[in-house]
Amino acid sequence: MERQRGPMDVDWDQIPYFAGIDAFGLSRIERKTHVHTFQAGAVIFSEGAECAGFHIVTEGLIRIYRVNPEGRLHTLSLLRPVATFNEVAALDGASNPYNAVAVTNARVLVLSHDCLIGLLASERALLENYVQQLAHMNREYIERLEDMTFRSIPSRLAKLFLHEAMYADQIAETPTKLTQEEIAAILGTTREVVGRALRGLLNAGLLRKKGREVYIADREGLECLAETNTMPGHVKLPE
Amino acid sequence: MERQRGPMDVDWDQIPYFAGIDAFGLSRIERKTHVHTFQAGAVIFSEGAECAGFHIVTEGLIRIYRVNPEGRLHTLSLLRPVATFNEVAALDGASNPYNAVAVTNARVLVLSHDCLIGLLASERALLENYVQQLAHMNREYIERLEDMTFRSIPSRLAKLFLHEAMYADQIAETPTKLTQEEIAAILGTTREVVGRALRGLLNAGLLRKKGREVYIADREGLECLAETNTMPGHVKLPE
DNA sequence: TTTCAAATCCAACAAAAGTTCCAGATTATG
DNA sequence: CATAATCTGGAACTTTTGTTGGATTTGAAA
Repeated sequence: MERQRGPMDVDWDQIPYFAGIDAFGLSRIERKTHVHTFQAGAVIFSEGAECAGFHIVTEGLIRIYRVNPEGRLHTLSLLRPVATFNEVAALDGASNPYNAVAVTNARVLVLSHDCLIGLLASERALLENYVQQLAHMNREYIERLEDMTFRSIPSRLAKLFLHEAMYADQIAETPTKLTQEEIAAILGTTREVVGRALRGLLNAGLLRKKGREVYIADREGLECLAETNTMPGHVKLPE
Repeated sequence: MERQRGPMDVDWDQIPYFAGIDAFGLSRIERKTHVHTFQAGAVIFSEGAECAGFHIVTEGLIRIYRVNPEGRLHTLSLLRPVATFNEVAALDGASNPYNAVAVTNARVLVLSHDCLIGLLASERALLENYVQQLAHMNREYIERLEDMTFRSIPSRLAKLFLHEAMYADQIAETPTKLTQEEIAAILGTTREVVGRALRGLLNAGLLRKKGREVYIADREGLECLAETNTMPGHVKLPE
């Protein structure tokens, strides 16, 4: 982890937290950020550790995850530029709610808790954006909570392939490009189970394989599965 | 649902959203609220329906829940005075993220989305509290998400009995007073399964029954189960 | 008290998910 | 190109959870 050239290359307008802030305000914010770079595999911060501040991905791929007592992994997000993370700890200054690692070589901008508080005090628009964004995150978590409590794994898998709202926000990868292991971590299960579910969707005709690529063969069927949690009655047979 | 006498009897200081607001500010807020009363069983608002505004329970017990496609129920919260709900929709003005019903006869104060936005614009402290509270809710949802993805039902049950942080915030009832059906809705499972898990904890010696009451017999054991998701090795036999 | 609805207990079974294991296939990488 | 590492496919099995149904118990109302 090392300092680099100034973060002048960030498109601040793309980040909802900074919408509607004038050039002067943005430059004030910019001056408070620090650029950190990480090698592939490096830990950015850890769950429970002292607040690591507000992070903005400007390069590379970041995994946000938690680990359960048995060591199984739950990937909450896979983030690419431009996305933000650790917004909650940055705000309340308490410990980080999850782990973050660089999947590829990566660069992030970091704004410390103290700096953020200072900026929120002087930049009204930032505070207003923040509250809206937190509300939005809240909705996504409620949605995900329901998925985890109620949906079967084939259903969650279908939802991931449809890349619906929630996943599009949090998972910056198309499922085809993910390994079964990675999909398992996102869905909160194990590789084998994902393999089974995948086979299920394939020979139910909802997905199809062209060589190595998996693509959607029956979007409606997938949507049905994602919504109702049951296989659609009209299972299409391979012709 | 009908109007009643003024909501003068609310202790605003107990509500974190209104901390640090002066008497004048509070009276401005108070004047914008409307009192609604509901009979036991009445629907307060529904998931997906147009934003019902910011709610404060001042009397009775409120259930916050969602329903899955198969009709199973998930109770997100059971709230007693003084607690708030629907903070997210009240803020962003979009549809309610869950259902709310009065379990007993109940009274709530309601602040519409528009009023809230107006107040946030003029009451700096309210905006600052709001952002902190949303951050706090976010943490709770992350925690719950992990519980649902990783923890077994006996483990979740143990956690509920310990009435740990999260549940204490959201579930304003001691588990002893809840029916198995209600516990099932909180844990995201079915009555039968709760019954089985309860029996399991009983004859593992973690809980004990005195007539109808269930109480904690081995707090450490429960904590172990809640944290590690596995039964403690030193299972105590009934003497 | 009687009576009825709700809540509980329990067993047996079905389905889903997790686990273990191994054999191929694919891809990195020297 | 060879070889190792990773990824995939799939069978067999265990455990957990969900489902069904019937027998009791309980508590509130008549």
